Amino acid sequence: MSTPPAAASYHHGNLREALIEAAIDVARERGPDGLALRDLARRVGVSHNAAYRHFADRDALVDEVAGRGLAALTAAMQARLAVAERVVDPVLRARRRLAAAGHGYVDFALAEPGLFKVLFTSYPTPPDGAVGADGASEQDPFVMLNACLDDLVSVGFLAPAARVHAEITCWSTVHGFAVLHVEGPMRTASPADREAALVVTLTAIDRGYAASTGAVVAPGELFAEA
Amino acid sequence: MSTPPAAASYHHGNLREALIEAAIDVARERGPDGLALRDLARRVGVSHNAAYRHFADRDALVDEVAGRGLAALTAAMQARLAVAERVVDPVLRARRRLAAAGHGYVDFALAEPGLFKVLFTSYPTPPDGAVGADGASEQDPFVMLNACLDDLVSVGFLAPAARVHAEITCWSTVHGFAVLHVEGPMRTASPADREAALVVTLTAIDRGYAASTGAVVAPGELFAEA
DNA sequence: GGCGGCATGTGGGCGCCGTCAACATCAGGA
DNA sequence: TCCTGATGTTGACGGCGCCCACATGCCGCC
Repeated sequence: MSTPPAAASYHHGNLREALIEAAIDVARERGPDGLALRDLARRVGVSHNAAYRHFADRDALVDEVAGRGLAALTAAMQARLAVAERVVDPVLRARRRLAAAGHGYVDFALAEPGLFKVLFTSYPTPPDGAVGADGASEQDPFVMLNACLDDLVSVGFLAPAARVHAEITCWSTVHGFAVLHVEGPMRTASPADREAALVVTLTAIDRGYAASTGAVVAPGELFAEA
Repeated sequence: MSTPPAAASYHHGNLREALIEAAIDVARERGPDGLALRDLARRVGVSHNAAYRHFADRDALVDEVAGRGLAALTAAMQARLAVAERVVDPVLRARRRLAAAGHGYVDFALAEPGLFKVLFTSYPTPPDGAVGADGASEQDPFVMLNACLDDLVSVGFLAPAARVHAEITCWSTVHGFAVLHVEGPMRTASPADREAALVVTLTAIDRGYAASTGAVVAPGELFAEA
């Protein structure tokens, strides 16, 4: 349905992409450890070793899947962010955006545990320059997080002194939550418990930042309906 | 030096323990993916398959290593906790204890990344009853965390309402920090940066909890020297 | 229009791995 | 004394990643 030109001749015609798509399917249901070049070749109907014409080794294929996963993660975060964007009050909007970013992150991890795991077996291009300058694309979750935090500072909710390393604290919290619930000891928690715990966690971050400037927060406003 | 009775006869005499010790060595330097039954058997000087007399399969061996790793993690946390115990002021002591637990957790993850990874490929006995009752041993990190948080409530630093799901928030933050720095995108950070970010992170948790009761905190007191 | 080069796919092989089955060895109790 | 059960060995099967030599066929170039 989506393999445009190729038939079943000697040359596949679109092997690289076909392998990646098969790899994504497998990764979604089996996680990174289920990815095997030979198995993928079999699925695509090509002989083992054919994949080596398009990927240096297994890791290269996994990296490619991780890249697609990163794009999906970014999309999930942006979907949540878009909703928060509709809030009129600038301060509440900035707070909601940070919470939305975290919420989208965890949503993705729970909805696509396989891809999420692949993503962190080889996370692309470790962020080094802190706030990703022109080099890093705006599509990077880490860049999005930094933008949310900077926003929080500019609306006066987060003290500049508390901004230091805040991206690490936030990312750690949300990532830890995701990992513990996806593959860790909390993986058996009920969805309701998970959601409740996530709300508490995101609220705790918000409240901690409010304390940095003495901003007043009303209970529940961070997660009031749209 | 530590193989007590056995010589080099047909029966090893202490194979199970020897395999576990070898597995721990390998896990420390290669992580969970480096653990192979055949390789361990070779190291111990025994034939492949001999391990199957003592472990149902590879996972059973990994579980055993995870158990030892858990004990080591607990020890690292208790070492840090012991220092905090010396503080006289009950409120500050309780706050220091929570920070110490987190600090010990991250210390262990960074000092023993291999064991830490093994630990979370098969974390023993997912905590279900929240605050581990009589069944769970006091040696469990999760139980220790809950004890610290309960303590924080009883000294009036943490509001009872904010106690709900606090163990998940704390664990998430500290675990996420560890994972991101051990095998994640922050793995290239310098030790100094890591330590600074960890202090910021643990301080943020402390400050957030202070806000729950309106407790006053002096800057720096959480990490003042002993 | 024919031809040669180069990207692409094939088949075989090597050494790992986990696991199963059959056999060998040995210690200790009936 | 002998036999039984725990422990260790040998051999095999299929799957894996990766390296090799070889086959195929599309492309442009003369």
